[in-house]
Amino acid sequence: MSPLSKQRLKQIRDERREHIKRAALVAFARHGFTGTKTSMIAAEAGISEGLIYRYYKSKDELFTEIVAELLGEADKEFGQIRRSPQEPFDLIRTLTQNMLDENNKHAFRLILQARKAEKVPDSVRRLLARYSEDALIDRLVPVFVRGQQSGQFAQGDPRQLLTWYFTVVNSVILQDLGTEKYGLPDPDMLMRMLAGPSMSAQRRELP
Amino acid sequence: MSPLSKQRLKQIRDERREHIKRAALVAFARHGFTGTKTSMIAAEAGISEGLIYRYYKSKDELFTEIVAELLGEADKEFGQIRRSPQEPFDLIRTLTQNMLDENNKHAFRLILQARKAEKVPDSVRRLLARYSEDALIDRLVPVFVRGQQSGQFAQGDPRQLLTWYFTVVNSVILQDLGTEKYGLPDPDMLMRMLAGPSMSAQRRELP
Amino acid sequence: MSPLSKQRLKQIRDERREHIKRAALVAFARHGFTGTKTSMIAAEAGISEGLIYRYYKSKDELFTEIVAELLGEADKEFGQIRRSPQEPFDLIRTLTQNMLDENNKHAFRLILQARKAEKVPDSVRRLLARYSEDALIDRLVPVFVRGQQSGQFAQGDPRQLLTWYFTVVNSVILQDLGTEKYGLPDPDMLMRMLAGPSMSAQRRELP
Amino acid sequence: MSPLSKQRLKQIRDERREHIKRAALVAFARHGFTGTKTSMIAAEAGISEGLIYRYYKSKDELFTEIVAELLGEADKEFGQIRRSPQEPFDLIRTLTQNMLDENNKHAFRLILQARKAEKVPDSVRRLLARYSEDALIDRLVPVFVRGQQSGQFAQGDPRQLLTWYFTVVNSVILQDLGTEKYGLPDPDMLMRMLAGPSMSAQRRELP
DNA sequence: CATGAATGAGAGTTCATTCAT
DNA sequence: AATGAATGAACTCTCATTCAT
Repeated sequence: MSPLSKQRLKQIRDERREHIKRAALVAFARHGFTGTKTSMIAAEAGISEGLIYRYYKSKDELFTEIVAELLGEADKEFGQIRRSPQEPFDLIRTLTQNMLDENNKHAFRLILQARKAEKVPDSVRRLLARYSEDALIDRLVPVFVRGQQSGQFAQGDPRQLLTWYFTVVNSVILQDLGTEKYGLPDPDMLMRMLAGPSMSAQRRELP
Repeated sequence: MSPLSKQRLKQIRDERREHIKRAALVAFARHGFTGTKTSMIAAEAGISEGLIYRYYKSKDELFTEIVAELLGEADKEFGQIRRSPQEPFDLIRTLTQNMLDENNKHAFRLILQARKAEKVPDSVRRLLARYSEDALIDRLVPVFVRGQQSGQFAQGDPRQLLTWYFTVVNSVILQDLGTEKYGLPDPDMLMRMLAGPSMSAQRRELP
Repeated sequence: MSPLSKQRLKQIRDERREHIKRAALVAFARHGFTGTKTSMIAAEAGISEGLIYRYYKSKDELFTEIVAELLGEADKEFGQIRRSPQEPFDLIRTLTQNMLDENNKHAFRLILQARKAEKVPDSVRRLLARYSEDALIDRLVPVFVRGQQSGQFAQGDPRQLLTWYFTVVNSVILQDLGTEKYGLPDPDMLMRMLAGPSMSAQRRELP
Repeated sequence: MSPLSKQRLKQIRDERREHIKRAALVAFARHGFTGTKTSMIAAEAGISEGLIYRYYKSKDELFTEIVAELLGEADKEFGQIRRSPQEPFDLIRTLTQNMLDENNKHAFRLILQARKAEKVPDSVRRLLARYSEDALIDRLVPVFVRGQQSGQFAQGDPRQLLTWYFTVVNSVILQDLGTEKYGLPDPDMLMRMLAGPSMSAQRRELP
């Protein structure tokens, strides 16, 4: 009866689901959770509004799934970076660059939007609590301390410096107003907030 | 005749108007324009929803008046700072501190929200265009160049550095992600992004 | 204690009540029942909105009282006209003129507005049913028949002709758009709808 | 792909739109613009309130479209009548009859309501200004003068007579006070207001 | 008694979600 | 499975009526 195998059907379904998720990701990153209307997602995906509901029970579920996935990826990727043999300063610089990178911006923006928004599904709130910003910091502290010892980073409470630094980076991503003319701030400029005496050379010149 | 004198009545009216404006300011700063429901403003002010409309014709008008007032104040205050006899570095530091100050945070947040939001009243859009971010930068460039000459600021395109710097500061205010534990980033840390060689001493120690 | 006698107080109260009623009459005649906001009545009377409710329980009651009074007056006045020794044609002409007269227009308009409106208090609906248009017609039929016999009025079913005629006159009053340039239609022109052969002379010339 | 063809879907949409427009026409004609609540239109059309807004952006737009359409039709129809080879008297009689016709009554009522109402959308106000009552009169004056020369119409200022006459006709339509028993006044009766000496024969008998 | 501030029910409108096709 | 029409709850705003002063 069915001209397509069960398996093939499932594959099509999965692809469609993925397609919708991708479209929603773009929309949510751009307009936030409440700012994104289901009509926008449908338009972005090139499908009808109703169809979304064959793949996701609700806008909430769709958003939750996206957030969960992004958090998972970020976690994995961060693990890789941390294990790389780079110098502490370069490691954080790479991380910063990654976050500001055009390709990942959508993802980071979406997560940060979610963190900040008032009206997100409870399920999302729980996820964010689990993968809190603090977890990232925790894992960077040892690296940072090593950097301080070698003079790459400025002195001071490592946890505080890192927290502040990522507050700034996150804010910049979320903001994304980056003026048309100059774009987003340069990672090197941002890193100057953390740089210690042995980085002075670098510090002398800016773009 | 009148149970309350005309004058006293007007005073009560003015107070009430101010009270509503203040409540709205808080709500708008927290949730943005569309995110703020009139019911929230009413709740914040401890009054009925309908009453708002005896003092303001519409949510739009209320928002517009607040934005206009804040822009006016910011403009005036900035004028004062600029005329002060401080060193360039200190001047921008003071400005930064002002912006991050607990008392002004609401105000700046609200303005920045408005700048970024997709759906703000046209009247507000016009106001913001008039007091653009660029205007602030324009007026700071001469100061900044003087600072560069005396080695207080890093070398580089002054307009670009300032634009990036305020992008960062604005973003931080707007996000208000400041962690409970450490609060908003320290102005001194932020200033390190701009600091030049003669500021090295200051740079060695951070909180 | 009271410097004014009970009686004087009552008189003031009555005057005030009358004053409000008069203001309301003007407003209702101009804008209809639903179209008249209590604020308009207050403004017209030069008093506060709240004060209306010291004299009338509700907008409904105020409207009802006005309608009742006007219907009573109209009835009385009509009785007088009918008893006058005029010729049938002149009698109806006088009646028409009275209705279109600048001084009475408000009153007639208000009544007709009420008759036509969808959303009038039930009490008013009952009053209007009692003093129906038919009652006026009933009492004019004998006069009209006399006029037909003497050739002053056109032949035809007297009740039908009169009903139609007053439909027209009422409509004109209610309308009141009367073009700025020419004002309301001339009673003589309207009377031509009823005029019979013996009125031909009159008919030849119009304004 | 699509369960219904694009074309069929468009047809359904158009029918629904027409259906809503028709329901709104009836409601607006009966209660005027402000007097008509969207809930009434929905009830009249047998649909939910929200659905109206999938077909029309606002109550204003819906009303404007109806007015524009009716004015267009009236204009076209009037053009036809005027070009017909009828005698002047018959021409105006036909016009009158058309206006009072049961089928067109809704349309004329709606237009006249709009003309008179205080609070109509600006777009409607502009439309009405363009198709003003005066324009109709202007085009009838030459016909009327011919009728006067042949004795079909009474003597007098043609513009004034026509203006008054249509004030009356319009008022009658607008009021719709037509008693249940006798209905709206007969066009022949109304025409007697204009009739000249050569029409005496006709005038002798009325219904 | 008189004021005008305050309330709350209902209006027009938007949008996530359901449903007939 | 896919569409887009349809619903209804929630939002902004208006206004008759009440209430503190």
